[in-house]
Amino acid sequence: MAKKFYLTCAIPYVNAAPHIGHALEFVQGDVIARYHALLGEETRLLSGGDENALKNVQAAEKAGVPIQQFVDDNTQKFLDLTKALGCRFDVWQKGSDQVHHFPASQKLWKLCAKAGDIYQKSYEGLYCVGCETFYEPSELNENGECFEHPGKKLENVSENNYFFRLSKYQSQLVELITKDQLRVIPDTRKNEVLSFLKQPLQDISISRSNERAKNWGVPVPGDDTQRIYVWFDALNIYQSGIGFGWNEEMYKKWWPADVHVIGKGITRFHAVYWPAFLLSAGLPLPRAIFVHEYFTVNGQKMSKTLGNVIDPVKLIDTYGADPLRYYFLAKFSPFSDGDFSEDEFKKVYNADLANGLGNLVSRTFGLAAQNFGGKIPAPDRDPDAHPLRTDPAIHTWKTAWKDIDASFRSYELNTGIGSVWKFLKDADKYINDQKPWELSKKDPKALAWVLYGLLDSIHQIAWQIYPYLPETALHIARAMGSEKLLLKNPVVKDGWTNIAPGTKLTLGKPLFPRL
RNA sequence: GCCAGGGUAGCUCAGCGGUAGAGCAGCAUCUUCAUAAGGUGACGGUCGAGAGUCCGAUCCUCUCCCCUGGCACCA
Repeated sequence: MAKKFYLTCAIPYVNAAPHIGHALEFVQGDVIARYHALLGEETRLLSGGDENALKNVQAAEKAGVPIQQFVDDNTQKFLDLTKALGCRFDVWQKGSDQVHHFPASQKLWKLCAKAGDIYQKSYEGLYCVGCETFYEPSELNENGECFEHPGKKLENVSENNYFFRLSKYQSQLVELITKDQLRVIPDTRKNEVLSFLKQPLQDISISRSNERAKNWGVPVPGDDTQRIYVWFDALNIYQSGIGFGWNEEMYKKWWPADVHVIGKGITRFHAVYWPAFLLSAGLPLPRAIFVHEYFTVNGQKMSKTLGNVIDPVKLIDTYGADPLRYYFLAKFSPFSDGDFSEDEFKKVYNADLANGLGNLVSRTFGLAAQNFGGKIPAPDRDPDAHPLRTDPAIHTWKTAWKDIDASFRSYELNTGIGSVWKFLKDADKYINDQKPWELSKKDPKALAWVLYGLLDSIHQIAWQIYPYLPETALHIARAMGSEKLLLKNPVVKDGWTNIAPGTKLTLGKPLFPRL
């Protein structure tokens, strides 16, 4: 049986439309999933809607829409975005799904309760009636008022809630993370979590009164006056989406997650709270947590008040999904904040996609059209001896495969695809060096050899970029009559299939028209 | 304030003890198979500031300045 690979993207808050940061994370999750599929593994990629938070209720009220309809509409926008981006999510689990998610959420609760880790305690805090939220003194202005409602005094409110015994799992968590049994990637985030775990851990509140929750969310088992609080509930979507609490066989097949893809802002919930819940419930822990950084926009943080929120759907409509995917994946390190600018994006599009890949394919196909009737020529030697595979002075596509593989192990996603573009540059240079336009008159055999190697390389490039730029990869493969090959879960490291001489080449429209 | 990471060519970044590197942009030049695309070359940097260690520091140590993140029940 094929190895399985299960990964998740964070489930977005659905109180507003998706922005470009969501697009980045979806693409990162998708490319990892696609690469593992390419390795022949059975993969599953999940995300969904974080719908049970109080903020959704408030946002729905403000919009004057019934809450369920509000979250349904907003969640759909995120799902639409994933499709526009060419991301293949196998599961899209909604938090408000009473058939699958509610039982899962309650099951996790019951398991933790059975372990003796849930108890009742009175929670006391400063409550802003305007925001309907509790605040810490540090979150307030100098008058002790919240920033949304200055002049409004906060009330000291106490409420009976259920608490989770987080403190009990402190030392276990330190050990698991230190020994990389729960990998936190990259190291800076791992160290951050470990330093957080050096302080004494407080137990956390995991329920809210119906009143405060506005009767929205998953009811606490055995207590119909309380709802399960969002974090205890939301993280569990990673399990409820694959059968936890409603299809044990499916759940056993996929759980634990091989990696959770998340943004840096929610590291603690994933690296501390979530594994603690699972330890308490006696369930296996995720193997890794991949923490990516954020986009700034033209040097500034993205925010609604600044009005610089970028709509990814608009960009896709204008430029297509693959160019955006390329920009995200090749031009940013997942481990440092990157600045998104449309001008820079256009530069990259022209330099790397139009002048780079697009032009290489175009000139190679042009040579085949003019000299070999638009067909793949037959080489007079063993393809494995071709300089584009073996020349030590060339950054070959074989080298690129190694770099791609390494990049998915380290999660430095940009280095693998960067290596493909290094090869691409050398292929361009190879054409200039060989001067095929001269060979066509004096040495047709040599020309066939040169061109075969180039077409062979383009075929490999299509294979290599398939996880990153699926649409483009298929376009190239179709043009070379090898799209079935591409979809066939090839074994990438030790073997590959040579292209067949005589195959008709039909490129059609250019891959990336210049902007 | 404390802890961690970073400040290197116009832009994005690599290098981390031995006369500063890449890609992109700009400039020059060669070439024509190609999407006015491709190749080559030159230009371009007191490697955040100051002090110290060393024969020698972008790289080690100290101080300072600036940026980013974390410092919990906030999603």
